[in-house]
Formats: sequence, structure tokens, C-alpha cells
Amino acid sequence: MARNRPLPRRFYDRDTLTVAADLIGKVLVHRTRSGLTAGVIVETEAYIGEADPACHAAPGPTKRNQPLYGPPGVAYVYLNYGMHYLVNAVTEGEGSPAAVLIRALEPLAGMDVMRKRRAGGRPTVDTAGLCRGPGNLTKALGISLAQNRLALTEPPLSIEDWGLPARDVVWGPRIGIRVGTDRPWRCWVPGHECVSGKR
DNA sequence: CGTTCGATGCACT
DNA sequence: GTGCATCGAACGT
Repeated sequence: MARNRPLPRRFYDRDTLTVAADLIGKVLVHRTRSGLTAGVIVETEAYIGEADPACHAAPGPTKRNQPLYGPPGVAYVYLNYGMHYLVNAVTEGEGSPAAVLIRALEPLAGMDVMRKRRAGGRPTVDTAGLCRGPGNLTKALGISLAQNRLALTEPPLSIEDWGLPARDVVWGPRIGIRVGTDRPWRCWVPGHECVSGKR
């Protein structure tokens, strides 16, 4: 895999659990006029198919979940709780609705810009907390509905292999959902300070 | 420490 | 009208 290059579409055209694990250690990059912000993915969750009650595809095709039914390697962004944008990478082939939710990043570049974007919250956010949690990382990277349906295989929003060393990962139940909590489809770097959830 | 709860917008039934 | 793939402040031990 070439260094500092976006992952190709075929990376996403695979089993969603495999993609969720392989995304750990890859770099989510957003290039905007404010500058480049990037972070290492350290926590993901898989949402797989209409049979998964927590997946947005559970009700079948709708206007909102349309990207899940489309080609892999595309960003699926939506607003939830009326105030947080969440970003997913669409996986598997067309017509097989599934995606990986990006839940946390280790900040890598553009921390000054991230801090400005997060400034609405506490006056000072420590670096490890800048991209801890799916709502926080989209705010830090400036991701909103404007990035929905963008291809992740090219700028301005991409996931890249920067040749970083492989990391240990562990699996456990998905969090923040009220159904489908029995499926151990959350994947993260154990002990990492940027991972969300109980600390 | 722990848990609860309000903010806030929109897709969906 | 209802219910969220959240966050963090505000409470109660």
C-alpha cells in the first residue's frame, strides 16, 4: 500500500468487520481553506445491513440512508441529536448497505485549527480530547452535511495510509445505541487515551 | 467518584 | 409527534 495515499475503493469493498479493523491506524484527512486537519483512527464501529437493528439501513432504503446502498468508499455523514455530525465510511458492494462509523482519532496535524473549531466548548481542550468521540472529531475536522457522499478516495476528505506502525485492536459491544448492543462490532486500540467511552 | 438530564434539528411513521 | 450511532454540565454519593 502506497504511503500517504488515499485508500483505494477496493479497500472498502470487503467484509465490514474486516474494514473496521483495518481502518485502525489509518489517517482521516480533511483539507479545507482553514488548513489541513488529520488524525489516526483509533476507534470504529461496524453497522451491517438491514438485519442489524442499529444500522440506519434497518428500515430499508430511505432518502437519508441512500449512501449506504451506494458504492463503497463514500462518506455517509448525518446529523444526530440535532447537533452532532457523525461520519461513516460506506463498505461492501452496492446494494449491500453497511458502513463503519469513525468514533475517535489521535490528532496528527492541524491541532491549532481543531482547537479553534472546538472552542465553542471548554476554553481549553487537551490534545488527546480534541477528536475523542464521533461528534467531537467531526467538529474538530470541520465535517458536516456538506461532506456527505464525498468519495473518501480523494481530497478534500480522504482516509490515507501514512505507513504508521500496526496497532493492537480489541473488540467489544457498540456503545451509544439502544438496540443491537449484543453485537461486538466496536473496534479500538486498547488503553488509548483518545478512545471514547469510559475512561 | 457515580448518574441524570437538557440542548437541539430533522428523518421517519 | 417521536426518537435518536452525543456531549458535557450539573447534580448526588
